[in-house]
Amino acid sequence: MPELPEVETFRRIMEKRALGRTVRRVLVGDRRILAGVAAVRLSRGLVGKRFSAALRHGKQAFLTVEGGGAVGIHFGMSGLPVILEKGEPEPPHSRVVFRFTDDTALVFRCPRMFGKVRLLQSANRFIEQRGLGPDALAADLRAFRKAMKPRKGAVKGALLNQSVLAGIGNVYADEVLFQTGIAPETPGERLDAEDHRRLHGNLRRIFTTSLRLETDWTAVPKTWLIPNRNRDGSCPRCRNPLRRGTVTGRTTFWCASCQSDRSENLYSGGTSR
DNA sequence: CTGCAGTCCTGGTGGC
DNA sequence: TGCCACCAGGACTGCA
Repeated sequence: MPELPEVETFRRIMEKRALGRTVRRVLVGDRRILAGVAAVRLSRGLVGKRFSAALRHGKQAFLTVEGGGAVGIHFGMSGLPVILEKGEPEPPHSRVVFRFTDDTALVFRCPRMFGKVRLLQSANRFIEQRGLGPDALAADLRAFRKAMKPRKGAVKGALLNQSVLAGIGNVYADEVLFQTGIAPETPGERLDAEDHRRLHGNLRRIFTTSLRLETDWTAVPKTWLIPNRNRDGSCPRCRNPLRRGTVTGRTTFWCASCQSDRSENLYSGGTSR
């Protein structure tokens, strides 16, 4: 499930292996993966040109094309980039293949077809048109607080909303709420400045740790929620069974004893962490 | 404006 | 063991 750290890892792979090579041909294995561009136009826009930069904003990745334009890649829930060496066969579910003149290739694999490939005038214009919020990793505390400005709905909904902050998905939303001790359904307006400060700090730490581990979920600390988010999983802090339910339409794991909905703050100070 | 349910799609899994 | 219904996930659409 590519969220911000996974997409940043993908960006680095593409940066290392897709830049500076000339596109020889573009093969579209399934045109449903294309958004707003026909296969022919995508091909005509790229053949003979090189990718000049690999960018990322939230969960969106972009390969800028020399001479103007960019390819936008959204990985959906199962997408990933695969680099093919010369002579290496295409893996299953190769939806778009960017074949270079040196016979290596960049493949967009996307088994579950939730991803999208676009041909854009510019990455920044796309980000603006989509109304994407600030990148969740790049945002400083000031930008984070501004984005999370008091909202009535569940705090998890705000974290998942890409127009509030770009890059947080279901798994990391649960993780940051767990580590901050905030229940996922807590109304945003109930959070105070200290909650925001801790959410922001924890989010940055979680993302940078995940990046350092190259997003290998088997290697994340046992004290995190991620290794325990399964049926009959238990809280790594208090060992109580984790709750599993639906918040803003998404499967959610949380610990009822370690995560507070902040309502008791109204009449008892200092009990929550 | 805001939040939320429904929808897309397919591989993996739970349950029988 | 084999089969199948069901579920997950991100983001868009449409509704209240």
